[in-house]
Amino acid sequence: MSGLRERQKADRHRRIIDAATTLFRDAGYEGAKIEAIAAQAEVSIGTIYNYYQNKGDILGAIVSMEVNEVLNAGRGVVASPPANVGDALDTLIGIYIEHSLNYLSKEMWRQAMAISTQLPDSPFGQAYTALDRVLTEQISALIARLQQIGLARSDIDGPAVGELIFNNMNMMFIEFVKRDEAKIPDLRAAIRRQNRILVAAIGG
Amino acid sequence: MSGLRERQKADRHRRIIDAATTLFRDAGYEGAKIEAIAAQAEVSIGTIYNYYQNKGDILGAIVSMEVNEVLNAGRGVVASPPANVGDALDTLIGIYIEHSLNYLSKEMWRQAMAISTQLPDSPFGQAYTALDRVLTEQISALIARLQQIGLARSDIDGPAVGELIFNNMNMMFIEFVKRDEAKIPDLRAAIRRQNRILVAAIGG
DNA sequence: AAGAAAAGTTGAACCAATTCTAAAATTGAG
DNA sequence: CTCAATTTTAGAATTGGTTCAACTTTTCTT
Repeated sequence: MSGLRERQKADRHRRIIDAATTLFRDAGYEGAKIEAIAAQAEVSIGTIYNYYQNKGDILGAIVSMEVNEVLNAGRGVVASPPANVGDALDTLIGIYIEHSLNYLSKEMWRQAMAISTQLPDSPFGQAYTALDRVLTEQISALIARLQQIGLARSDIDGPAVGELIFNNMNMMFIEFVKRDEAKIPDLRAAIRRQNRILVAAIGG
Repeated sequence: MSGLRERQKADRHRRIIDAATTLFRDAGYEGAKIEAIAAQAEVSIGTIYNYYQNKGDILGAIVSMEVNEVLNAGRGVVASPPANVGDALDTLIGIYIEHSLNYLSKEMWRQAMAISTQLPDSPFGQAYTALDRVLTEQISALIARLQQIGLARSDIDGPAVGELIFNNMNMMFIEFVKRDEAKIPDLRAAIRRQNRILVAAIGG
């Protein structure tokens, strides 16, 4: 089934994503005109709209790749977590946050988040919501793992804690990308402080 | 100082907001064309842009009024809270959530939230961020009040708890407005379940 | 009360995303 | 190799938010 047509299709996809990634970073989301993306990817405007429903979905594809990478990186931590609740959470959250600006600028994050709330039923809107859920589940899985090992009390509501932690982190991350001058270490410190409450409640 | 010019200005402001409120609800945010808002408000397109920087700021003005009402309603709870931590939080959060759809549809909320992350430096973007902060402070104030009364342990980090509770609630609210079929009682129940962890940690 | 200055209003023009069309190119099957 | 199906292409048309230069209205000054 790997005919020429398939390969060319995949190639065009890649060229569009590459062009968009570059231009989004260089010129910003608004500044990256579809016409320019098409030119750089060496396809026509029509082709772009044949591959993606709208400009937001192009950004969506980029964001999804990034988040999936982060999810993968997180698996290791869940499998063999640091030996106390505080460090375990801090390590997992650290992975999420430290990776977050690898491929995406803050402006790209802002746009992506905006689109996902604005058009929750678009392909990207649904994908983004799904990614949030999977991230939440990964945190909950870590809590469950810690309960198994005996590092966390087993009488607490693990999923609820996972949701609290994710929702708080996510909201803090949103505020973080809204301010260009905000720094990653400060973000992590603030989240650590908030999580201390929960760590105390479940850790011992 | 209450010259003709002042009165006309105030009147035009009101007419624009009234027209926009109606049209946003009837036709949705995207469906409400600036041209239509201008026509209904009996001003020209240019005048609208003289009063508001962009379409989002019109919605922003409406949202701000709504949130300010909610903040006011919350003051009562902080002043004399119910006699245990769980009920106090539930009452305050209840006020926020139950008021939320009085004037604004879910679609309007989605747009407002999207705009506030997309354009954090626009007038509305800054106003929205400020409102979030004030809401957070109100929750923190409630916690502080409960500590004063002796209903909450005074050795816990009140502000951090306030942030956790607000951020979690806000994120849950975002997911709530993203799904048209989501119901308020379910939202409240889910938040209550999450908060139980915190209530247990600080309540006694 | 007249004239000038300040402030505000107007709508046509602009811009970029998106849609649409008809022609041209490419691929896979027979 | 040829044909039919699929895809791409260029470009024109559409659409709706936003801008801007010219025009009015209000206020101030004398």
